[in-house]
Amino acid sequence: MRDHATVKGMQRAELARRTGSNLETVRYYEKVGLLPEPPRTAAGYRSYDVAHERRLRFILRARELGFSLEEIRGLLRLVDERDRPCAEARDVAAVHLADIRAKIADLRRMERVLKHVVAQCGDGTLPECPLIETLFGEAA
Amino acid sequence: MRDHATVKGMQRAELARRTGSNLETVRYYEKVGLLPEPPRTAAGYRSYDVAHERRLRFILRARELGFSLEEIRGLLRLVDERDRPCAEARDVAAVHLADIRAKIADLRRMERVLKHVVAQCGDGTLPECPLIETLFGEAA
DNA sequence: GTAATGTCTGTAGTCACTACAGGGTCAAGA
DNA sequence: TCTTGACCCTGTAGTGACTACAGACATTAC
Repeated sequence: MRDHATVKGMQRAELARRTGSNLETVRYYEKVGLLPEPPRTAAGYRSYDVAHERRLRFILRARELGFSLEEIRGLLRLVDERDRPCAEARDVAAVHLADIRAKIADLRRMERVLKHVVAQCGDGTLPECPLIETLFGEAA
Repeated sequence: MRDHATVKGMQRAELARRTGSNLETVRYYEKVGLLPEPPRTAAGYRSYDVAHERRLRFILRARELGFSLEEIRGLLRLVDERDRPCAEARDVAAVHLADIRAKIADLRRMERVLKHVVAQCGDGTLPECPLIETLFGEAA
């Protein structure tokens, strides 16, 4: 412990391990400005504290819920700058929820068609493959 | 019509218009080898025929069903090289169907959590925003 | 003749990472 | 003291599937 800046700090690998995230991802979030740059030791090593860890967990949980980094940036700004950000945060989530529902609807359409086509293919011994015919649009 | 290569050929813009695809996308598919390079007029303009259009439609339909370009490349190879590709094509589709079902499951998890959180936020006048607390993991 | 439109090429940007290459630093063991 | 191996640093390039643009050439209409 040769530098007082290292007091209670953890390095990038430990932060990544504790949060279950990839080491490089942490640096990436720093680069794009979602995580603040941590103080450095004399040798230039990053030294994180619990506030960094908390913020990183926020980002990771939001990613698990499918928020884009831009949406997360907006949510973090609400956290940082506002007293009562609940209405704005809820709106961000509501828009995102609508996006997700639209994606689910798209995927369900795909699922329905594929399920039907795979069933038509059966054991795969047909001379004209229903999947391929469907894609060519000749037996849609 | 100064060049016999243009006989019955259409240009890129017309192909894109007829298939509802983006002009640049056609060139991209050519670049990555999904569409064969069409013959050129004397001035170097691409000249497509109905076979190109048919193949492009195949690709576009497969994209609508969520197949990746690599999967599509595999399907097109089956079309080009095999007599009875149905079993192999069906397997590609079955794997893809499983992927789609996994994605739907992921999105439904997100949807469930978001729906719950947005409902908790209510009219957005709470002093502690349930969404933000959830993301910080303090009220999960 | 010229203006407007079309086409050509290659390159760079998008999103959210991930994976290097090529170096510096540090702690423990021989 | 030296070395070994594990860690850390930076910047850059790659992923997938496009999309957009710059700068040049061709064609068409008037």
